[in-house]
Amino acid sequence: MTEKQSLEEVGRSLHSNAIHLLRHVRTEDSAMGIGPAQASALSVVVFGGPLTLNELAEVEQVRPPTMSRVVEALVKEGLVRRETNRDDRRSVIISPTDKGTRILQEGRNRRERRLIKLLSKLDADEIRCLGKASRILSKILVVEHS
Amino acid sequence: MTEKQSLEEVGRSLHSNAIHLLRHVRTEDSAMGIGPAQASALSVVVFGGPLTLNELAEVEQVRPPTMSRVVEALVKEGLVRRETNRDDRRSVIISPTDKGTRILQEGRNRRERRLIKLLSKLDADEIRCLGKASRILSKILVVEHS
DNA sequence: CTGTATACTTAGCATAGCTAATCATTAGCT
DNA sequence: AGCTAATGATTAGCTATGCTAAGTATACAG
Repeated sequence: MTEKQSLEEVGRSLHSNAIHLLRHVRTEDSAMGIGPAQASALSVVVFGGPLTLNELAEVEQVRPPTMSRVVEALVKEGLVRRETNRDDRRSVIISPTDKGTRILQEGRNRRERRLIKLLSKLDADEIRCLGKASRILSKILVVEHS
Repeated sequence: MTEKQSLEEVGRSLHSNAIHLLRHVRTEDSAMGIGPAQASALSVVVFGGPLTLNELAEVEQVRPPTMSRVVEALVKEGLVRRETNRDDRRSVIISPTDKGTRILQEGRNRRERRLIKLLSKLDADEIRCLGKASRILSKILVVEHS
């Protein structure tokens, strides 16, 4: 019972912290000159290699029409390329341009610097604790390929 | 140097985990019948007691016109009340209705159940670690009243 | 070769973010 | 008191991002 209580508390607290953490770093997003959906999609394209629009939509958990428009904007800004797949001419392959890769890295760095500035208020023990917790979270969150 | 490296890793990892965590629980939001901005604002009104529109906008880190419209929608749906402040008739006080409080609790519970389902894959030690990390994060994130 | 399924796009709607401009009220200064 | 500046909220209008429904083009199945 105590354990279940604790589980709920931890869940509630993690939830709240995740919201606040993202709000905090998101202030740096505007410096990238693109919206959050574009930034997130670009990130997947840069780090997740070339992939189709449907795959990208699935990773980003949005519907294909939404992703189609986001990609449209990224193409217009020269951050990704959109080419028809030679093996299946119905589908398109999205890949990052050099500019897209550069822009993303810069934005990512800004976000991380922002976060690091916050984290630097903590002592080494606390950082270690966060690191350990982060690895635990990765185990159950990032996988999700079931 | 090792410490700084670790700081960056932890920052990057936390950032990524926060994104994935919120994506995960956000799937439950639609069940509440209101959008994410409305849900988040309602949460503040319910748990943060009556407060003015400007205060609400600040907590939610959006501009007053944005919050004005969000509140407008919540009022229309009968989830919050909007009354002019007697002490300063320029400002308005937002407070939750019974319906708003109920709706929010239900949605919150759904999100948390979702999160708890994920967390229950972990053992007691790991949960404790997450709890500790969460308290550390709260210290540096939720405060921000400087 | 005809019909169905798949991948994407287009069209149209709702929510949510912003700035600029407006209105009402309060506060401050002589 | 009375004028002016500051403050709290709203309105108007733009952009971005989410959705569903419907359309187009290609692939596949018989």
